Amino acid sequence: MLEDLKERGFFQQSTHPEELAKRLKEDRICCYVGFDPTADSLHVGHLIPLMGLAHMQRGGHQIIALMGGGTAMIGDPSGKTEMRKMLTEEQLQSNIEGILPQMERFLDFSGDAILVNNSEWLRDLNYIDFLRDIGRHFSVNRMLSFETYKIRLETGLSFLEFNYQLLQAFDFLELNRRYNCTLQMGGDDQWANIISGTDLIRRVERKDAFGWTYPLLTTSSGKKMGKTEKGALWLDPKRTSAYDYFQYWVNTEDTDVEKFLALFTFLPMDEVRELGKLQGADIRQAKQRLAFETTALIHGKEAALQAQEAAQSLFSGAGKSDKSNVPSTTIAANELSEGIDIFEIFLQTGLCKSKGEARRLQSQGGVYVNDERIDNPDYKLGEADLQDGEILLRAGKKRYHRLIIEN
RNA sequence: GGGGAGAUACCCAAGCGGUCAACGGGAUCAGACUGUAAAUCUGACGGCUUCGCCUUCGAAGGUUCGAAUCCUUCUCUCCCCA
Repeated sequence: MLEDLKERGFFQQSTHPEELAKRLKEDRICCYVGFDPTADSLHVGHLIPLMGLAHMQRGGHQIIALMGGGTAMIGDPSGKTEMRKMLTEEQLQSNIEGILPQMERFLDFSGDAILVNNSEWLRDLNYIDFLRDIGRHFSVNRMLSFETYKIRLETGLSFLEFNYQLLQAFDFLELNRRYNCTLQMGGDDQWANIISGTDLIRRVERKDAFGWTYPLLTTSSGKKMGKTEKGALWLDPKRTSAYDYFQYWVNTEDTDVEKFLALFTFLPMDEVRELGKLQGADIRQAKQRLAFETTALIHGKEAALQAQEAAQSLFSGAGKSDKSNVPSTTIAANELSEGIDIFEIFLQTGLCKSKGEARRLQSQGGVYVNDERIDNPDYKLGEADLQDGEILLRAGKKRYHRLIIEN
């Protein structure tokens, strides 16, 4: 189990490596990952923990997905530059409702898998009791020495956030008591929080507890994973369409393809390695596979197929012309007959954030209508531009948008 | 509570009375080259009815022909002492 996941790239570091490996091999253990509901959708950054948990479940272990409804009220300062804005309980609740169905695409809660919200035990904690029972096990000296707080010790760390670590450690203890959970996993930025949990269990319960972190991913060129020009890449199709999601993965850097296939798909490693062997322009096949598999995981096979077809019809010129999944905007026919300002429409469709930007784009040669470059700033879209009842706009090399005309 | 430092565009960071829409770097975007890749080179990077105009330098006032730059008050942040 541990070996498999190491091979797929899910391993950064762990506590008690030998003992943990032995346990995972010989026993069925219970492990957990926590997710703080800070938005109403998960994003690409959550994929590794989700996949990690999913692999554990498929490997036969019991899993717990912990919703951080309680901890999200505090905000984890680990590795953060500044304090998160405070969320209300209503917001947290609606965030959780948005996230749950997304988790269910990866995890199967029909068996003995557990889904709990830590507000269940954090909400009504008694402060004095908590300090006496839990707080006494924490050394401030030690906490201050953690790397994760380094930035914040320079820019400011409030007492509120400083408590986060105790709460997360307490979560682990609570899950250990309730469900005999013995392993906590998470991103490597959670290392400090995780070991404080294992230490707490070992100290208070005198029982074994383990921690395991996943690597924090950056692309080969050092960019943060899942960041696009528009911000994070979300799993919710309302925030990031299946088409955009698909495109993100197709545009993976060559050197990352094999790594990503291992991490973000369930393809057997043999197949991953085969795909990773492809060279030169053939690597695109591997990218197509990667994009298809990841999109299908989240949006379903059907949507993945549509996204793929849409992309192919745009990028490989001829062939299938099913563009139905390319982002589109509908406008009235009479608007078109009056002529639509080219900058205006780029602004409306979201291809540009302002007319100034559209102007700039054009002066740099990035404005296209039906794949023809438009150099005239006074250009008006008219009926002459219609092709099969629609007009295809393009900004730069690969941002497409369809205009659908409606009577 | 006392003393000190600081708040500049997406981020970092210059500027310290006019030549500032504001140096520089990063991020981002476009063009060339390619394979819807990377690297590289070039250009752009507040808004607009774009050879010009408008709104920005924590907030509000004030001094001045003229302020991001000087003064006053306020808000927030960091550091040192308690």
